[in-house]
Amino acid sequence: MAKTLDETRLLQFKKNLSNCVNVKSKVFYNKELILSYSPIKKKIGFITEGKANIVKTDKEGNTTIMRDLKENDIFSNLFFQETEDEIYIISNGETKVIFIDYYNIIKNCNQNCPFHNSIVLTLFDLLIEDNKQQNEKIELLSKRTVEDKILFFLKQRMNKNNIFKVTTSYKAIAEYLFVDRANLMRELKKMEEKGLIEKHEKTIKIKS
Amino acid sequence: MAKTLDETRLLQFKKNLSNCVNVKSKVFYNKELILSYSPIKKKIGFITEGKANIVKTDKEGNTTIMRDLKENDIFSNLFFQETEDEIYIISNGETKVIFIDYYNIIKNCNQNCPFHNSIVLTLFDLLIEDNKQQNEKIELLSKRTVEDKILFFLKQRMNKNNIFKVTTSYKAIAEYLFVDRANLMRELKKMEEKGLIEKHEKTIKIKS
DNA sequence: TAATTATTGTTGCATTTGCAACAATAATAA
DNA sequence: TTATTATTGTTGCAAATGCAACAATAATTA
Repeated sequence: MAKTLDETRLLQFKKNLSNCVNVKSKVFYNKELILSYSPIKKKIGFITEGKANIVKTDKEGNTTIMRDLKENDIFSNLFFQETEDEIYIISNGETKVIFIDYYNIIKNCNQNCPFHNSIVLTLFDLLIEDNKQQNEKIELLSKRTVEDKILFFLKQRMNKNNIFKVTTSYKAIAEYLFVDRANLMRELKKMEEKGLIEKHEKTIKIKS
Repeated sequence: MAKTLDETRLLQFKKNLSNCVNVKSKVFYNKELILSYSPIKKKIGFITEGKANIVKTDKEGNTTIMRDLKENDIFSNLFFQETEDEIYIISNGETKVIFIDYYNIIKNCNQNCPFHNSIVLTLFDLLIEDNKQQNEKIELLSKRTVEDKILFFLKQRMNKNNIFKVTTSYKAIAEYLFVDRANLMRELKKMEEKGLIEKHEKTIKIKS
């Protein structure tokens, strides 16, 4: 089956956006605030270049990375309910984002505009893609042990040669898995002793 | 701000569905299989009555409830990537579901059909709502301790009088929180001793 | 280059958690 | 009604996990 969201379609999407609704494109440098929860201005963001994180800070000040976002991912403050915790989207390196106004999508366009229909359908598929990623994260977090979490994480990201390279840091991976960094290192060592993986600094070979 | 998805709109949505795309409505009794992962037939389901669960079974046979679904929620096999685990949607009591064919939504309709546009926009908002619920679940699972998970869960579901009634079972709640049931009971007792809650069988009063 | 800051790798220890098991009660089916 | 099955409440115990702390590198900045 053909991939739903191929390059051609995404390129068309970006073109259509500027033809139809009011969009703003913006570049963010490392660790800049891209979007925060706001009950008034409902925006959808689309990452055209770079990476970002959905970050949550609770009232004790503990910060956790809720999601990793990359090129062609969407995000929105529409996706978050009001909560005690503060939720932000933060750039991770240089990141280029297109902002789309939610009301423009839903209302403020002639419904017969062919750009508009195409945009809504692409947004629909982008949302499905995001939904899929969230389910994967929930599946990951449903794993009972840290070892199971690590294995699930590695298998999802390894290449054809069963190799995963840590391009970020072990600290970031521990945050993503919601586990203690020291424990992550310990479990990786145990897994190596068990023969499940081979680890050489930032390169891991999965052997199961 | 007005609620995006009100009753009127959802009623209209159901009417439009039958006017535009091919839909099938079906009733399921308790614990029946509503949908399973299928790489061929991509369907979107919409619950008009009752409840359902997204359930995952891993290769060791451990079963976990990934999500709770209720009236007006949508689900789809589009939301799941192929994985070692098996993922199903199972009815929880008598449940009425409308099935919508994905390709009908995306392609097989005259794009100027006013029903179609309205349907896609409602599906879009339903997807956003689902996305929001998933983020809430991720936020819940990001909590470090079982106590934090319980408190977050209770505060989200308590009524104006800070009371939460267990309508399902403690077993089901433990599954939803991905924690051991015995430990859930133990933590609830500790929380009562600390004065955080008051528990009388299936009624919990949150005091913080 | 030197100084500063961040990451990695490691360990001991206390705490949390899951598992197993069981009795008591409640709910359901025969 | 009685038998059967499911849920609740509880505990001991072993295992998993997080926390704190530290040295050794690596990366970044002045």
